[in-house]
Amino acid sequence: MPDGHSSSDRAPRVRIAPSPTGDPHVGTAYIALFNRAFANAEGGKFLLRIDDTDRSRYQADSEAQIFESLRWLGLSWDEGPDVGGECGPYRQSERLEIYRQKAEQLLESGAAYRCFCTPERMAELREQQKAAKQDPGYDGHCRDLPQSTIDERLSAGTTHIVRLRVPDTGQTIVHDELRDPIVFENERIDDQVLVKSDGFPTYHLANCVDDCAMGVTHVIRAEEWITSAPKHVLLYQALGEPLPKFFHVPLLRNADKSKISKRKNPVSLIWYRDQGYLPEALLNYLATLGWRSSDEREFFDYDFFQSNFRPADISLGGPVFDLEKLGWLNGMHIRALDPSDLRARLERDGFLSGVSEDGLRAIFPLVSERLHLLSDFVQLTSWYFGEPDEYNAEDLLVKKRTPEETRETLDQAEAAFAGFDAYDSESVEAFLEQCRVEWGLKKPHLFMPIRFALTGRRETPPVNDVIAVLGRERVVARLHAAKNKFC
RNA sequence: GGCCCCAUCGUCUAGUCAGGCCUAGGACACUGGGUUUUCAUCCCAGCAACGGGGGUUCAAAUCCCCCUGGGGUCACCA
Repeated sequence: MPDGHSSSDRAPRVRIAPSPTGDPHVGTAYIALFNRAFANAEGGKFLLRIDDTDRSRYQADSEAQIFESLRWLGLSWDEGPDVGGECGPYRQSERLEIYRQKAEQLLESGAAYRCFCTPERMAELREQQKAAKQDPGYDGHCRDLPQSTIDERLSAGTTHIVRLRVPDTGQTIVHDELRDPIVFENERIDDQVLVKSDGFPTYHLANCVDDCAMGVTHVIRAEEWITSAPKHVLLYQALGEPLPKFFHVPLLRNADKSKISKRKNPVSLIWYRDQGYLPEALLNYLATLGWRSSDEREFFDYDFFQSNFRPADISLGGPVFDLEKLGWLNGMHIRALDPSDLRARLERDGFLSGVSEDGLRAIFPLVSERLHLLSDFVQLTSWYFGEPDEYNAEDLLVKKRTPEETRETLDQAEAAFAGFDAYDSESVEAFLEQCRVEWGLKKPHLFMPIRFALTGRRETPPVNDVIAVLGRERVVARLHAAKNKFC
């Protein structure tokens, strides 16, 4: 319960706090996965809080996309803007009054102070510090303004911000569950802005206040937050709140090891869905980036992950995101689906427009093991739902066979299948073999021309299956058309 | 650059906490082979790593130190 005394021996409460500033990010899913699995395994709660305190980067449709993407992945939340919960509201822009009160409290206790420095002065300061090769940071200009000056400026309505008063001596230690204690010298910690001049809180204030108010017990977040963690520790202390347990998870990386980015890697969850990645495959892959079960298996479902995952087991090397391996896992998961399930996925993700039920049932077995992405389905089955690919007479030629011989074979095949009526895989296979022996042909010399005639391509399911699924009418017509390529 | 984090095959990792069982295991990718009418699936085999240097120890991938390398962060963005 969010009573201000949450401790880790009670049911954990964890959260993710994405910003609605663009496409839903794969890194958000990565962190969400760890948080949700941990909370659910421990009988705790997983909360979703929208961190929309930056008005300039706010994108109206982003929030809905975050919801949709996370739901697509199955990473649902127990409390959040759209599902409610006892600690709402869960959108930070709707909690301004709370932050205002907390800021006031910090001001009164002296843990924070009002700063009237203009952006111009700050820019100038930065220039000077840069020129003097000093560390950039606030110089404390407004740290100890006399009360009379403050009152004067306030009554004049001078715009200002609120900063955290960081002690200039001593150290702040961040206890991260995955690492040794991290020691920061207070003199190197900047007086962090807590309230911006537009009255909105910064991430630092809003997050600490909310995590306290929402009873968050474990903060599992990206490693990029380590440097600001001491500021958060100081804030918790100033607020008089107990510290959560911190787990800073390594960042996903591009192939060059830099932090994963849009320019070097697909990062939008929408992209993964549109490409035909299965949610369980993406989740499975993300889970293997930094975690391994004791039996080292790499192919598993969410339930397995949830019941075996321990946050403390997360490894610390920054994992390179490898689409190649994700693709392998995706194929594995596709092959693990039963036909009706696979059909449902294809349908849901829009890869099945105008395809009949019967047609699907027939073609499924032939392509399921050839799919790496759901989107492959369209190309893999175009010869079945449509016409063969365009091809030339030369394409029908198997090495060392002349056009005359090939035409003869196609002609024989056309006649044979016109008079054949058992269009099932086994019967066709037997019939083909019978013809082959009768006509004295090597397998490739018979199968390849037929394959090409029926599909217009070299790589297809077994020819007998293609024939069976196409049926007499289409088989005969396509063999006929192929034969005529030589006229 | 300051501060902070990290460091096993090309990539994801097991092994590190409790040093010997590690001539370092698995997976992806790659290469070769098998099955086979093509492709795919599947099976078998191969390639390939403890970043470097000092310690401690009978013994170090494992513990300590230095170096190097990589990453993050230094906003009135999150």
